[in-house]
Amino acid sequence: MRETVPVTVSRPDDSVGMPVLVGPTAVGKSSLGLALARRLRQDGVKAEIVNADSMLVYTGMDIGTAKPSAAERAEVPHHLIDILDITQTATVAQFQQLARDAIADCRRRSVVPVLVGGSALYVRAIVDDFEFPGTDPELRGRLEDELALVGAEAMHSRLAALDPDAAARIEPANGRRIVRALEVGALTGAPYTAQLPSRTYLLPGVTQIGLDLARPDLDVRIEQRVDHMWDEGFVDEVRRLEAAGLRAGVTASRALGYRQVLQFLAGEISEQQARDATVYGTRRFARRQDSWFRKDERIRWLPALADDRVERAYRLLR
RNA sequence: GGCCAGGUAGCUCAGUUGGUAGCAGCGUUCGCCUGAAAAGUGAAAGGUCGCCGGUUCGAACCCGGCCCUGGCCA
Repeated sequence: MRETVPVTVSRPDDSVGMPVLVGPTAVGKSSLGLALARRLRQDGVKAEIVNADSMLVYTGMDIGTAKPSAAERAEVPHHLIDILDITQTATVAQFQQLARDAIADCRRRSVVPVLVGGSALYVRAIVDDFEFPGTDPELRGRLEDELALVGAEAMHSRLAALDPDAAARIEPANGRRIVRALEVGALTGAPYTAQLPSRTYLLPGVTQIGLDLARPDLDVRIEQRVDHMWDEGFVDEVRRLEAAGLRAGVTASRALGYRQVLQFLAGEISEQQARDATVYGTRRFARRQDSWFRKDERIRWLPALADDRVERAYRLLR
């Protein structure tokens, strides 16, 4: 007996919109993205991955970022991976532009973009109505020098005099945000009112799918991932990147694992301590991601280990 | 067996001429977050101070005994 299988008709991509996969690190976003792209292909819909992870952009940072393999990238095109040198500084605003360009490019070609994100702010900046005031490297540099000189508390007092509201919303010890508030103030002449915008999609057809995993299970996976990194030669990778100027990279040198191994290579901590600190740091990071994503009521959650997660994710797109 | 050092928060440790233990670091929990976001940052929970006895108004701190750990000597 053969059941009648409907002939697969190539459907316009906009019936699927744009899947956005979110969730803490090590839950399996990348592999779900790949599986989803394959599943869509079965229906005659072309799909490509758009990365929304702040560290996959760096060329050479492979093992420590669990970057998709060459084979995977050959099978399904990936955007925004290996686009920066480790010495370059990545920024949200720049990434927002690149990602939106990549998405528009996919749509122009009738390809479904599958956004796979680990950096919550990046995802929101891409998908939501989100605008960044400008920046000025020279001014920023001066403010950062000042911060290093006088300390966060003093900078905070300065901000309090100029912009009391902003100062009230920023912790006195949070030098980074204080500097930015002062920068925006000087640049725009207006108070730094910047707050996270409401959760309103700017891009059409977005379906956010979150992968959910119980803490203890997630912690085990993180530990396994770090062990695996070490087995794969992570320390050597960092050593090579160090020679290529990793320490000079403002963003890249602070990536989880890389920072810790750099400390080990500098003789500040033992290799074991570097490994442990990477596990702890990744755990904390996962928790931060969690608290960020959990607040977004638009996300449809799926159990990360469900056997039928691909099919369920696929169904959420209709 | 003798000598020395040490047993204080989950871990590493600080502490006092005896007066309710430390804004400690790491971890844990919860939160904040607009151009470095795998970044930055806030708060909270956690301890019968190895055990038993003694001295004292009062002991984690003094005395005695015991147990455990590390080192040195035999």
